[in-house]
Amino acid sequence: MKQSSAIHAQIRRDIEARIMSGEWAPGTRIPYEHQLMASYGCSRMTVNRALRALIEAGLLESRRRAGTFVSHPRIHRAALEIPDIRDEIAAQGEPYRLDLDRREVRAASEEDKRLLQIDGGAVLALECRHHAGGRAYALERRLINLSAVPQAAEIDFAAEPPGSWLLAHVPWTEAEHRITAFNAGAKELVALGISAGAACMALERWTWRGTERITYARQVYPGDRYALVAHFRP
Amino acid sequence: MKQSSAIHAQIRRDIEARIMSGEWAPGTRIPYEHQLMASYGCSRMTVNRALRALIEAGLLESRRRAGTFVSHPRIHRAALEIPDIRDEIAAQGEPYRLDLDRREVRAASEEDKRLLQIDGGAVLALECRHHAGGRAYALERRLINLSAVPQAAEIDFAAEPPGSWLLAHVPWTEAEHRITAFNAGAKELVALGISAGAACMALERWTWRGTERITYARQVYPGDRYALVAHFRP
DNA sequence: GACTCAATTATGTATATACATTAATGGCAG
DNA sequence: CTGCCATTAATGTATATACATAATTGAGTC
Repeated sequence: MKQSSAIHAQIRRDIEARIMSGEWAPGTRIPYEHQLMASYGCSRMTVNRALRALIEAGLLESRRRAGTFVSHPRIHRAALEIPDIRDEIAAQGEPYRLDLDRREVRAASEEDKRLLQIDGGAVLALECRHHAGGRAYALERRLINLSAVPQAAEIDFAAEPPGSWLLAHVPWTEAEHRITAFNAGAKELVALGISAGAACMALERWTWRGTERITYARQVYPGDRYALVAHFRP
Repeated sequence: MKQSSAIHAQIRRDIEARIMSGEWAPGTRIPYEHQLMASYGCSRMTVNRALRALIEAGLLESRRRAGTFVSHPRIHRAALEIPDIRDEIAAQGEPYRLDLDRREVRAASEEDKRLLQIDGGAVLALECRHHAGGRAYALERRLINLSAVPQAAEIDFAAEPPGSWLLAHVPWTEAEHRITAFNAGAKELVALGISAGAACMALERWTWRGTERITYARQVYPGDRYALVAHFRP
């Protein structure tokens, strides 16, 4: 593991280590910039750069005239990995199969308008199931905004999962995910082969380019076969 | 909404806006620092500061001699914010109440050893319920490794939620979260006042300091009242 | 004691400058 | 054409300096 030998990076690591070890607890005032400057034998700009990075990362807070303090952490931020379903199944060594149950180009319905935040225009609505080794893995319902991605109308989504195609071909700038739990209804019962009322996890995703919504997806997983895992981000 | 009028912040906002609008697509080379410097009439240090912030945020990448480029976004990582439950309820304007149902200091059981990855020693086991406005919000079961956090034995967890106390007093270096859906059993039925078999979301969290596990928590939320939200690129 | 206001002090921003580092480029030799 | 190498142009880091800004402090006043 190679780490930068820049002075500002060293100062940053040192302060981070002192906070992580508990030596500088939340609320502690850390040394003033001019003190760090003296102890590292560098300029205040260099110290300031290290501190600013830690402030942006949320580890420190500063108040003019008073000094710089270790933050009281209020939120736990974690990196959630949301893999491409096909890749995820392949990574488990299972054969992947896709069933396209429905494909429809239509004028946006009221619900489509709400989910894609559009006033009208055409949407591509898809329903498909992802299988791992012959067993239903996930149920997916997807809307694609055809005014944002007209070329999607030409794609054969029975051959390539819509999520994989979009990821590879459509640039996007922002996404929001929503994770909920709910009891399986008739649809999930049939599509996933689970018992009525079984707990399922729903992962909804909205994807933007700029202010325009590109696609909405809702993926449903059987609760007893799926877990989302997130790691703390330092 | 107050925003900084500093030059570096303005440059940053302008570049961010161009990326978000799609004007500068992933892979595009943005103007060289000396060009931005000329067009904003400021020094290169100021431009550099703005760019560095965007690089750290993952929006830009730079290569010496070649220039600075808009990043290709990586889909599979979203930032999941897991707030302190007490703060979250307070933020919704609801009064918060905590019920401590069980508190026990004991020698680690086999399950405790597995969850905390310890060979023995004492653990503090807690069970509590978080209420928002008189309504059950979440059920929490928690184990604290007393060899890592001995002072936890002295704390009155009927007054302060264990998660809040730990967050404020114990520094950690790593955490892992696991999100699952399951059908409510007798315990959830009684504790959360939901019907039998209702879908619930379970959020499990393991927290480390260095290689030592500090605590394990399992929080259960009624599926119909709770959603976890994750953003890509704030 | 309570209030006012100016001095003090630490952080916040910006600049001009310098040199280091890296890699694209183009010329030269084979 | 190919491979090597010096040039060059971009970013990366660091410095000394300057002034702005905000909040604490403390002196002076009522």
